[in-house]
Amino acid sequence: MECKPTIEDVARLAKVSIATVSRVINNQGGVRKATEERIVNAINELGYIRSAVARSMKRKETHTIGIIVPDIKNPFFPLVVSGIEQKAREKGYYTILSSTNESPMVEEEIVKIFIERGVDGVIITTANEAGDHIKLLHDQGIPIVAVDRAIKNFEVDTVLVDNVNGSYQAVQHLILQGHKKIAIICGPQNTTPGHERFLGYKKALEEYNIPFDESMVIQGDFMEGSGYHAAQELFDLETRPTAIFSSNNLMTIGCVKALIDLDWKLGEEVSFIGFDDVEIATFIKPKLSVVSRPMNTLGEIAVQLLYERMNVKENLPKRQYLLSPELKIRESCQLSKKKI
Amino acid sequence: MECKPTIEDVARLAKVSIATVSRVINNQGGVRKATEERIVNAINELGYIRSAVARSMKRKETHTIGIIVPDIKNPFFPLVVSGIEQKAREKGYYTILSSTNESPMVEEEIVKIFIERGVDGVIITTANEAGDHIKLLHDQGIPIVAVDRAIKNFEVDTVLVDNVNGSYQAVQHLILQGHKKIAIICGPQNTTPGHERFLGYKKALEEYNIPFDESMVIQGDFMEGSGYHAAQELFDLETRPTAIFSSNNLMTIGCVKALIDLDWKLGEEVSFIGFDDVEIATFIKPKLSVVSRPMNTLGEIAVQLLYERMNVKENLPKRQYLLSPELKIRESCQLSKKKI
DNA sequence: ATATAAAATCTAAACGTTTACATTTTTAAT
DNA sequence: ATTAAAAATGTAAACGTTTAGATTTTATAT
Repeated sequence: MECKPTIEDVARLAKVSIATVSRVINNQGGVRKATEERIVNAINELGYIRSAVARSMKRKETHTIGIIVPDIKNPFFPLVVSGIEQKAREKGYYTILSSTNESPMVEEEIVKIFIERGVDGVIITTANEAGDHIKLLHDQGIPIVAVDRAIKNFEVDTVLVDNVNGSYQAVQHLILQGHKKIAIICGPQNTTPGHERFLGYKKALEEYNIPFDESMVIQGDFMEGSGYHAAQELFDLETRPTAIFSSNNLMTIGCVKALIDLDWKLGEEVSFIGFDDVEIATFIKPKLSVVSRPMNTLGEIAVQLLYERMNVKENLPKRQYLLSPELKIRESCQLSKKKI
Repeated sequence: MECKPTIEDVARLAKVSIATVSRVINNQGGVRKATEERIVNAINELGYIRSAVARSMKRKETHTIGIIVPDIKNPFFPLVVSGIEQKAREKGYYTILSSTNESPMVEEEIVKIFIERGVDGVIITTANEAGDHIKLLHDQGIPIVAVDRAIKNFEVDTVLVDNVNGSYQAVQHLILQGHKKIAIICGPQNTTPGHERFLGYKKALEEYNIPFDESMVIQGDFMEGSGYHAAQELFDLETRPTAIFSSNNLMTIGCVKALIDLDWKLGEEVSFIGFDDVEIATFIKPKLSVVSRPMNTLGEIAVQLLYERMNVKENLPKRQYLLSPELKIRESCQLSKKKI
């Protein structure tokens, strides 16, 4: 309706100067009890709410964290974001979120707008790990924390999941069940997660002296469709794999859909482990075994790192967290029929 | 690093006044070609980025939309939010998101902070439909759009899904397949969606002269656990229902889990339709029939309404959208065995 | 060349805070 | 009662924009 009351209105009503009002709304102390009371009353009477904009103007900080994710529709991210949001709010920060659709160009544009808006820090899962397109942030001295995907061309705090270890564990498990022909549905090899999960796969094979077979490696793009096609391809092979490892959640979904459509019996004819838990995992029969990442924790640690970086003046060294994923054994991997 | 360049630095370098610089960064025209060029060069040279904070200060608008949802982990909301976010960005607005965990108190607190931050508008799915706790927004003249849940105690634009119609269609479908003993797992009756979906159920029964049977009504709370228990309860009944209608996605998940655990054969012994599509719907055999809501559209329309409200000075009348859900017939409802 | 209108540019005041510093009031010590 | 020290309060200048309105420059008509 009418103009919102300002600190000045409060001051006038309480018959003090704005400085004193400012002191009480910021709990800085040094105000006589009686005066404070008068001010508080004035505030209530007027329904005064201080302007964060004006405050940011003076303080040069917005208490806002920018979040950039590549695809908010991927169920992985809402969980990370939820962790971030909650932890941030605890610490008095709010978040502004944008999804880039995996486009570095959109990302660059968003970075620009975040800077305009004066975010105090950014948590990002970048669409391009080189990171040159977001150098601007770094140049402005805005703290950055990279989540789930590293940034190559300059130093930032990073919180990653141990992808190599995660897929190693999964494949190891399959090997120990007697599988020899283990297929992998890969993610893009120019992304850290895609590459590292492939590395873990190879490492497990090597360690157990299973010969590496090119035909067991299908390239996917982390999207559902590619998981579906990959399964088809594997099904059409002369010698089919007895187990499949899928490198991410969406491809897992695609793959499982294909298995159903192909009537390729999950757990019986082909064992399966997927990277990342998915909602469907416990619905289908047999229940899917998965490598599960602590997404909430991922977000929380990101906030913690960012918080320190935003509030500590001294030059902190670059920090890198590596969270361990957890192998959740359910029912989708059985002992291989061909026992040795 | 060093202090960011301001409009003043640009002006100095381009040898003009700040007013002229302001004109060019806002494309207001009325600037000589040569001057503009000089200014643009200066901007690039300095890497100047205008401060949105200072701008908001003067303009008294932040181009920020606050979003309040009760539970960001419910897969329904990320989809709505995604629709909002995208449409908002198109229109030059950014969003700040908070999840309340269904707590009106948290909601009230968030509202306060949103006001502090000067959001231009709010899109909300409230935790308490009375809405008294968010009256503050209304008092400040901040436009509000209610999504999915109405607000009772004052007038706001609203975009809802036709719940009555949605559940009516679902139950009608079951009836037409010959079912007589149709159970409903209800949501909380003090929420609009919970109540309306129950209404649709009753309406269908009445219209087809099926006697209303109290034992077929189980109260749930829209959470997974209650869906699970509801199914158990129904299973334990002397005369079990031949069909179940679940009032939301989470309860659907719980219910289906129970059916599996109870070995109560979905589609054969008991037909099923759920309100809201769920990821698992097309995975389990038989595939789940559902009432599907257009969540992306829900978000987009909300932004459209809010946008108009924010930018039109005249008093717009209260507007109310009612989106029709769509019944997606898949495989989980079969003709009732007991034909008449 | 001059007068006038139009276009470009500038000046300065806001916007609502915070904060260093100055001033006044209170308290405590004599 | 006087004075010094401490505490409370006030003054005024930022912060980086936008924007009326004033002023200067340029273009146009005579």
